[in-house]
Amino acid sequence: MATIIDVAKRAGVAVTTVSRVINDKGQVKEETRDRVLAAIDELAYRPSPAARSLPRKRAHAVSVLVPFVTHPSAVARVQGIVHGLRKTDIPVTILDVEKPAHQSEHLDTLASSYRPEGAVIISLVPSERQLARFAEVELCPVFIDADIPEFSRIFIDDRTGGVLATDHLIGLGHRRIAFIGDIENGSFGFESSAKRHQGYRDALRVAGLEAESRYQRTGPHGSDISRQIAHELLTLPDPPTAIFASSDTQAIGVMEAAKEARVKIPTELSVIGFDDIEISAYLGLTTVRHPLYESGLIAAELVIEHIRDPSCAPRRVEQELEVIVRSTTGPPRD
Amino acid sequence: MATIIDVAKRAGVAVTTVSRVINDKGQVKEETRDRVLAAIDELAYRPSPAARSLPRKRAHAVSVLVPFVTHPSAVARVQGIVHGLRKTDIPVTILDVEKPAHQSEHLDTLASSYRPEGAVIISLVPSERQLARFAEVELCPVFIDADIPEFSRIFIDDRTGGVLATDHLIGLGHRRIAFIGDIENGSFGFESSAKRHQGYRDALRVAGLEAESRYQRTGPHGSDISRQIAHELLTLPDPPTAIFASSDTQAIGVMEAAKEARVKIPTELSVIGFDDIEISAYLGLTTVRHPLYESGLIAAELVIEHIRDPSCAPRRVEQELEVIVRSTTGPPRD
DNA sequence: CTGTTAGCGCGTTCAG
DNA sequence: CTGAACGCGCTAACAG
Repeated sequence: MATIIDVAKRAGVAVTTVSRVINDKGQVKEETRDRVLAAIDELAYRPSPAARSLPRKRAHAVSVLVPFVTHPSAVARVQGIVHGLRKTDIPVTILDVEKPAHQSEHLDTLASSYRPEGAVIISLVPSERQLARFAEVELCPVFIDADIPEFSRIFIDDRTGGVLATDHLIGLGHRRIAFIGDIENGSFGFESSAKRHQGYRDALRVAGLEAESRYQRTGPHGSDISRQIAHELLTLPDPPTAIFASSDTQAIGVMEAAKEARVKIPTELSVIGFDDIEISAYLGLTTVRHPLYESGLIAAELVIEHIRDPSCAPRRVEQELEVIVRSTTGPPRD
Repeated sequence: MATIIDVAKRAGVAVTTVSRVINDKGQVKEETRDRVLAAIDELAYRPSPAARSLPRKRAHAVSVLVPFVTHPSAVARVQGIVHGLRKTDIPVTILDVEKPAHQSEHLDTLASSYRPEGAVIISLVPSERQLARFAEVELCPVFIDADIPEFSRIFIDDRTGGVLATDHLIGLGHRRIAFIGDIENGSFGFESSAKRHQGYRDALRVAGLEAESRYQRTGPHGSDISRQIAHELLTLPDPPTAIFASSDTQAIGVMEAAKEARVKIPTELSVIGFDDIEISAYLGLTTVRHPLYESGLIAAELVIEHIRDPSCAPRRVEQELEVIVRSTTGPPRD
């Protein structure tokens, strides 16, 4: 592996000059530059990222902090980020968060002397102290699914999404509408499900419908658990005629439970989800769509922008919501 | 940020000693170690990965080289890798390959002085020269979906998989069986589709059936193109009664084409795919399953093993195939 | 068992 | 416009 010294020798210049042409900094005479470029080419020289990171105090990478990489919505967003960053030569580092402890662990890394050039933080809300540290070390993270005023972020109005979903059901004529969501106040600080839940309550109230507590259930995220909850709901004396699940994953669980209980969708039960993950179109699931892949793409753009211009001016991107009506919702039978 | 020097001072020892306890190398008296550990704790010291990488000549990371991160099968494998590595503190770097040029670019990085501690290479076959370079720099990459004798690899017998799929169709009584696969001899050097295709031909021959060329089509990977090809197949004077698609993604395209042409599955047309991606179960797609997520998990294990023991003894893991019969295949009507 | 001394490859003042 | 020298934080011989 050729080093910067080899290049300097070959070009008959000092390492400083080589450094200058590599980083396109300072003035270098056209002729000298060409000589250096030639040497770089001949030696197939590539600067060592590690050696570079040391004085710069930043790694040539963009870190993506993501809870549960297995969640379909996370997958879509990460894909968007990877693709958006593909136009640069910046590698993407995945920091997976499966347990609460992982979160602060990775957050610390982001604010350490080995911080990356850029970062995307998905569905996580750091503490004020952590936010302050980002500012100190001049890292401009981009948030997805969290509205952090201090930094750039891409998000949706979850509460309104909950209203949209519930209104769709109400408009169809449903009156016994259940809600299935994630555990609220969980250890990760996710808030989207709780906000969608709030939207559900608001919509019901506006429509003059009572939000009965036996129709509102929460549990750990996942289709299995949701299936179990749906089963309970369907065996109630007066089961709901419609269920709003705060994610498509959970809505799929509901569909499974209905199938097992031989409850026909949408005639006997309407189901609406949230997210519009890839699989939903195939299943004909009615859902509230927000652009998952695009959110990653935009995040990548913002990260690139912040790397170019370290002023870190926060940008705010609110994405549109849209109810995608497919075949799991319809008017109630009774 | 505290450095190793701060820790040394605070503990009243030399930096070397601190380094020793951090890396658990060499002998350090219990008492001294405790003092160092205490200092590390008090200062919340964390070694700088960059500074560490420089003398070590390796980055503290595992790189995953993956073509088309958007492919469902790639997603499942990457998830397995990330999860398998979660037990360590090693970050995972995604190196996406969308264009042929990206491949050698990333491969070079893997063999540079900034090489990672470990690497997983998915569905790609490096040249002999590149393979030799890995050995030179003592990188022990783990291959998934490529049987490279020099290194550890996890793979399946694609040809046999093709036989399995085709035999399933033949066993059902089909005689006009079509094949849809990826372009062979493409610029990425993927071989799995071609091998599955070979299995198809072999199975037909053994069964005494003629492999007619008009029933064998290839095209760029993706359900849209597959849908188009299936459409052509279905409008043939004597359309096939069954189609074997070399991937589930393509099989889904076939199902869409059938739906558009009002061809009933499985009564009028049987469809079998390959891979058993997540969505297939929901669609009721009959397919040849191989453990995608597990392949990533195993790759992670092997990477960890190779990092611990740099002897790099290649391991060979061949995964089992299984025909998962669901509802898209059945006996032909005529 | 522990400390001293060189680098690792590059960026960055500061002179010239 | 160019170069010399120092330092980034850590590991690795080499002594003691």
